[in-house]
Amino acid sequence: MLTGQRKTLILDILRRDGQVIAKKIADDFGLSEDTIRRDLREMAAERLLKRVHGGALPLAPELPDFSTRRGVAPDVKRQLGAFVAKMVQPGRTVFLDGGTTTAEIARHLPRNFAFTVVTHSPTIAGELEHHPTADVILIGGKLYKHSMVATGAAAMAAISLVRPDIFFLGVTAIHPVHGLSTGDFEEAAIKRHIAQCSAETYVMVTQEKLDAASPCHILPITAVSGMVVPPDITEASLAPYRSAQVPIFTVSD
Amino acid sequence: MLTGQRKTLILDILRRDGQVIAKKIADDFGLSEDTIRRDLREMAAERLLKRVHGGALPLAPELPDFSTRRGVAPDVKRQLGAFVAKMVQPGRTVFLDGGTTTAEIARHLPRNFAFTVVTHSPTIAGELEHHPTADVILIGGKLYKHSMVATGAAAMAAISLVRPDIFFLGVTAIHPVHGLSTGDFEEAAIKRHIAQCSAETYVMVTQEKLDAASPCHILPITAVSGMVVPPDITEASLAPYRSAQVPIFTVSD
DNA sequence: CATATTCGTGCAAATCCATGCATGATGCAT
DNA sequence: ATGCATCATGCATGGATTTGCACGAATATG
Repeated sequence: MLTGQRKTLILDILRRDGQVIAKKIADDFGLSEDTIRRDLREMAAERLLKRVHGGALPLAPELPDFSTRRGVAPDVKRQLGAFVAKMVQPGRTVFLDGGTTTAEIARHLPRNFAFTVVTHSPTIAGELEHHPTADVILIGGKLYKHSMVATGAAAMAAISLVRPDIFFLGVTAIHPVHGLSTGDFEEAAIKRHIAQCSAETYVMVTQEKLDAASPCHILPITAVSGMVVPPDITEASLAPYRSAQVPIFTVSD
Repeated sequence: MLTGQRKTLILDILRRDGQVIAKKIADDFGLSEDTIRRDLREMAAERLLKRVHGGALPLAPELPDFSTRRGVAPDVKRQLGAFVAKMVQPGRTVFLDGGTTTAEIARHLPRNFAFTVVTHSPTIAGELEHHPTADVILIGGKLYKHSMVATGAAAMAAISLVRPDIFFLGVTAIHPVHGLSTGDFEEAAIKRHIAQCSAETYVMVTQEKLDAASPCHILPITAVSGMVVPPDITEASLAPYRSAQVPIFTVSD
């Protein structure tokens, strides 16, 4: 196994589990702990993770979690959510992906008419607890705790049974060459499947997605009907998608 | 378990419960109290919390959140949850019903070994977001917002596919003559079905259930393996169940 | 004031880590 | 082809960290 490949896998595990245990990784990879420790030492020097006794942790695990818990959504995200929520029309069925951006959509959904929301995220379902008119369909499955969405065969099967009009898709990163991507293979498969079952798919874009690190698991951008972007985004970042003829909707008030 | 990870979890619990009890944390994590005390000492030095005799408190307790939590989960319910959570053993599969009492179970589940939690409540699933070792299976379906559980044919079908070892059942009322009951017909059907799929079913009882108004939709008490009651409950209230030979477990420390 | 927890310190055992060195594979120049 | 340098890897050793236990002191509770 190549060193670089190993480091990539270690970062994947770190993102997935929120921690890396040297002994366990060494066992999983069939290598000595020394090798893993050397990797961790180098990766700590590259500011990719923080070494601790017994393994390693992400550099700043608390920050995103903390802001999520506090419900502190940046203004841009809130603005985006409010704009996108207006796209929902009476009687329609919308599929809300998991994530903080789509949570903002849930918070801004119209309350003066009825529609149906489908989601595989218990967090999103919780946001809609007090919504007066929305019917909520919860997709079940094995819970992937990192992003709090149901996954696996059960989720795939349940998704197959709905035909949403609109799917509001959240992604981890958007890359000029590789396009849309997310951090987990299973999650990507689910997102692709939801997009296939939905009549239309819109991607929520924020600047941080464009600044994100290298992509991992790809979602074909051909599957999307459009991208929704905040007004402050740079035109240069969007050029690849304009050339790919993806409709782009800019948030306005 | 990594030290950093443990500290993060302690902070999570602190934010969630508004307090940390050293003895309880040590028990949940399967570590000695000394280790937890050392953690608390270090975290106090880092200005992450305030140490007090018996555990720790947040630096700036958030009054509304704290009082809300206290109102929702009185000490009796918390005690009941902690007691019942200890019934979970390594590798087992438990089904957690929706409701505030079962939420207390979720909050007190052991954190030092692996097991599986099945639930049809997104709220319960949310409680387990930061649990380090529990696999969570989410049952999907049409969301019944009043009690925040998935219902309907989809939920019934999904439940049929699991065989939990223990089902922790929450009810709305317990009546001397009519037995267990809940406020919604559909909900009752779901509960009955979960009980049928589970090897054992335990009912969580609090005084308010016994004081509740007339029952509505009946769950046969023959389906339960036992009732778990707090110590302050009156013996007279339990008489009908004693005569029905339902095993009764009284909460103790 | 009496009793039961809880706390802090010291100590021993277990675990984990850093360093140095040996081995084998690979690449490159001769 | 041969020799040398470089690199990745595993092993051994001594040191550092963590953890649990014991015991006396401190604190809460009635």
